[in-house]
Parts: sequence; C-alpha cells; structure tokens
Amino acid sequence: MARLPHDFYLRDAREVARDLLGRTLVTTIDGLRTSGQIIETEAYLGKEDMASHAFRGLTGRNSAMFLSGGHAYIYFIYGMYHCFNVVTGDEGTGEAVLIRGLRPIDGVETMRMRRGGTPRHDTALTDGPGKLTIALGIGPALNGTDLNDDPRIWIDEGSPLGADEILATPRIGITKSMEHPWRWIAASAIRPKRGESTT
DNA sequence: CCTGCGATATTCT
DNA sequence: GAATATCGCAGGC
Repeated sequence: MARLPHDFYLRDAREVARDLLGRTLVTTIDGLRTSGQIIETEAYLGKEDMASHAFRGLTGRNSAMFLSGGHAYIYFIYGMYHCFNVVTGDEGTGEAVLIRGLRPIDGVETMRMRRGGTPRHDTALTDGPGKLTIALGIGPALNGTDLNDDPRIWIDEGSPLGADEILATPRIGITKSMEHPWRWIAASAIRPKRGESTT
C-alpha cells in the first residue's frame, strides 16, 4: 500500500473526485488508526461554481481551499459538524473534493466509540460527510494540513473503481448550480431503493 | 419505510 | 434576519 502521489491532486476536481472512489482514507489520531474505502465524493470548483465556498472569494473559513492540490480543507457547517475536503489543482484555484461517504475498514471499534453507538450496519458509521469526520477523528486541527506528508492523515492508492462501477448525480444539499452532476458514488453503495438510474 | 424539525457558527443580505 | 456542501430524533404509515 502506498500514499497517493502529489501529482494525483494537481488535476480538475471533477477528475480527482471520480479517481478517489475506491481509494482508502486513513487517519491516526490519538494513537488510534482508522480507515475506510471512499465510496461517495462531490467536486466543487472555484469562481465558476456558484455552489462552491470559493465562489465569493477568500474568507476566514475557506482559506485552506485556496492552497495547492493535496492539502486538506476542513470546514465547520451548521454550527455542529466538520466536513473533510481534498484540495485539487494549483494554488489559488479554490477547487476541492468533498468526501461524503466511506466503507469502514480499520478501527471499527474506535469509530463506534467516537460515534457513540453501534449501528446495525458498519457503513452507517461513515455514510455522511459529517459522520465520517467524527468516526475518523478529523477535526479543525487538520485543516490546511498536507496529505502528502502529514503522518496523521493520508489517502492510500487502494483500488480505483472502473467507469462501469460509478454513478453520477447532482450534488446533495445545495440550492445553486444544481444542473451539474458532480456527485459520484460507487454503484455498490446504492441501496436497492428508488435509486439513481444506471445510465 | 417515510417526512418534519431543531441545533447552531460562519457568512451574506 | 436568512441561508447553509448536516444529522438525529420524533412521529406517521
């Protein structure tokens, strides 16, 4: 297993978002290792994307989003949760990929402890952007850190998914720029419900 | 299974 | 004062 190389992140956020599916997000926080397979991502661009935090330029909260590709952008949302993003592209661009869902691999007991319970399925520990940061111990201390060399957090090569294993949909929880299908999810993670079409 | 709502910091109007 | 890249709980079916 090997950490994703620096160049991986120096691309358009939409490319990186698809390529991150199947990879492994790993943290070692307070001496506890936790990891999960990335199964859901969303791309947010810079000034051309009205739904992006970067659309209105630099603020106190979003400054890490303007670092160069490969840094972590962690923001506080709804006064309660943290969301983890991977910055992509060149410094100053303001593009990032929001990690929205994982399939737990290592440290499941640690995740249960941090999340305060044992759900019926392990995937419920990490099946939302605010939930997976709690489960993996990702907090504001990691905002702006470099995923290429920080010992506390990195992304392993894992096994990228093929195009036929990936579904694209509109992004979740936004009210602007909804016409763009910039959410990607592993087909294997779709519940047998009234889901997205498999086109 | 589903829908509605409250919590609450940062940013914008 | 309103909106927001969310979540868990209460209640209805």
